[in-house]
Amino acid sequence: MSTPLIRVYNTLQHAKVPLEPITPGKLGVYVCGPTVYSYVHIGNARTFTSFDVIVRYLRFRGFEVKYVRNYTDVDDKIINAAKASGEDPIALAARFVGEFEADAKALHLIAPDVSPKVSETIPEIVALVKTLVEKGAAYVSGGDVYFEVRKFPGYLKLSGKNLDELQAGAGEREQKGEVKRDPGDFALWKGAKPGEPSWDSPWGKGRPGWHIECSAMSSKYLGETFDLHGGGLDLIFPHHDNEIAQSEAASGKTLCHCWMHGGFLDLDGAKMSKSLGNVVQLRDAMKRVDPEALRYFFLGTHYRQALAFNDKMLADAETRMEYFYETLKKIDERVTGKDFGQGALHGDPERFIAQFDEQMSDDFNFSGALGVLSGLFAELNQLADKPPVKDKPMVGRTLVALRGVVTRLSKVLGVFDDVPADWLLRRRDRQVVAKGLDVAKIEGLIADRKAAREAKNYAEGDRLRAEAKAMGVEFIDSPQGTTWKVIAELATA
RNA sequence: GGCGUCAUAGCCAAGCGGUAAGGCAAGGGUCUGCAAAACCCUCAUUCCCCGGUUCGAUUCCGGGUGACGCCUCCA
Repeated sequence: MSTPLIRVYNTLQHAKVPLEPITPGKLGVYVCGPTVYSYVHIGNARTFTSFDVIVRYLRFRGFEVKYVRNYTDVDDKIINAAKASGEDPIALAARFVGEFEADAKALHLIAPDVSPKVSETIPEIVALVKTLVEKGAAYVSGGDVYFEVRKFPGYLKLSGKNLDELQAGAGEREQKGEVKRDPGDFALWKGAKPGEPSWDSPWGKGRPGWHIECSAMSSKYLGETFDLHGGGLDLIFPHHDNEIAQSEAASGKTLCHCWMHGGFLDLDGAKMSKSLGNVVQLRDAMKRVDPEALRYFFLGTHYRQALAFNDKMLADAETRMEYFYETLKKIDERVTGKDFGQGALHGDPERFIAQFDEQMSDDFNFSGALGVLSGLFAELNQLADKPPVKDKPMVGRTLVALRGVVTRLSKVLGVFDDVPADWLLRRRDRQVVAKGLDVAKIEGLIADRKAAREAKNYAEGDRLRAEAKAMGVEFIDSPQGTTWKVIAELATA
């Protein structure tokens, strides 16, 4: 089978470029992780899911990926949150690392190979700052150390901004003070203030500035130059520009070959932000919608594109997940424990893998890949319910092969990787709770209807069906008896 | 003001020069005592507008219009 060349959109070049690993067969990937001062919101979750699928796909393609995603656990926001709650900043950060990991697991995010923390990287950060000072790229001022942006020739090459125009627009915010030589200079190291976490350094007690931690952690685990660096779109400036400046001024080498940025999740036509008060936490979203459905929703739009978050889309995603799982349940019942012998297949199940590859290799075209999935599941259903050929063993063999394809793709997407019957039941349980349904009553209706139908009293049977429907419950008749499901509707918060 | 992204059917969404994937919704059908699920069929002569390049443009270029983002913490 042909394996298409992977092309990735590189923010640095504003173009899709062929992925050329520094070391053949291997890839170093760094993704800017959460600042752990609160629970993650669904916007974070979208970005992390995007890179989760990207790393899974890269591995699917046979690359040995070293995946690093950090925790920023020393930061102004954490200190402020700790002040507000009266907690120790380090302890608060540690607590939210734990909460993040729980959320990440629930969302089916694979664990990175390394999840470094700022608090555990202080010696490397101090060494890096020291190097920058020694090379004349940074200077000490009071107890602080600043990076001197005017001395770094390629500054702002990622964002394409202009330093002078930037400062012209900054107005009152960044006046030239006593401490900084230039308003654009940024802190590598901040002198300690009372009540803040601090560490010893050649410049006295203090803590790292923003930006520097990622430079230190990426070089520690991936080397001075690595393949892919990811993060949200908002990190381009200043965070990634500053990372490039610090790292490249220190090493004299290119920090990263390819910079990838994920698009935002919008709520009510605007970016989610604290100031607008429209933040939805991931864990709250996962109470309302199945985590896999949430992943599927994220994957419905290309990772660089804005995605509007709303209840209708979420409900659609869950309905779609139900279709996938109903199909898989049916196939599994049809196929498990049976021997269909050896021989030819109907059609070519592997073509779906090729089509999937074609989409994903083109800058990870998630929605294109999902389109391929539709064809796969349609074929599965068609073969199971209306087989176009009479050769039953052949149909069985093809079903088995197709099911195998589904499994392989589900490992990349991180959806419908559960036991179908379990997933379906779990979803129904959640719907029952959300709607406050009385299961005993539903089963009572089913029993009454069974009796009515056995007495050929179909009018009564239909009346009972209608009664259930009024409650939001659908009866499903089959030769094995009557089961039921909750009519799709998103659970309210 | 500077930088950047985007504009495709009722809705969501691919498409990257060769004549519009996929999903939801809707309508019709098969199946069913009635349903549900599944399957089949229908559903954009057209891709915000105006120019240009080309044999050919939704796709490239120029100019509009509109939306969003970054420039302050942010995934």
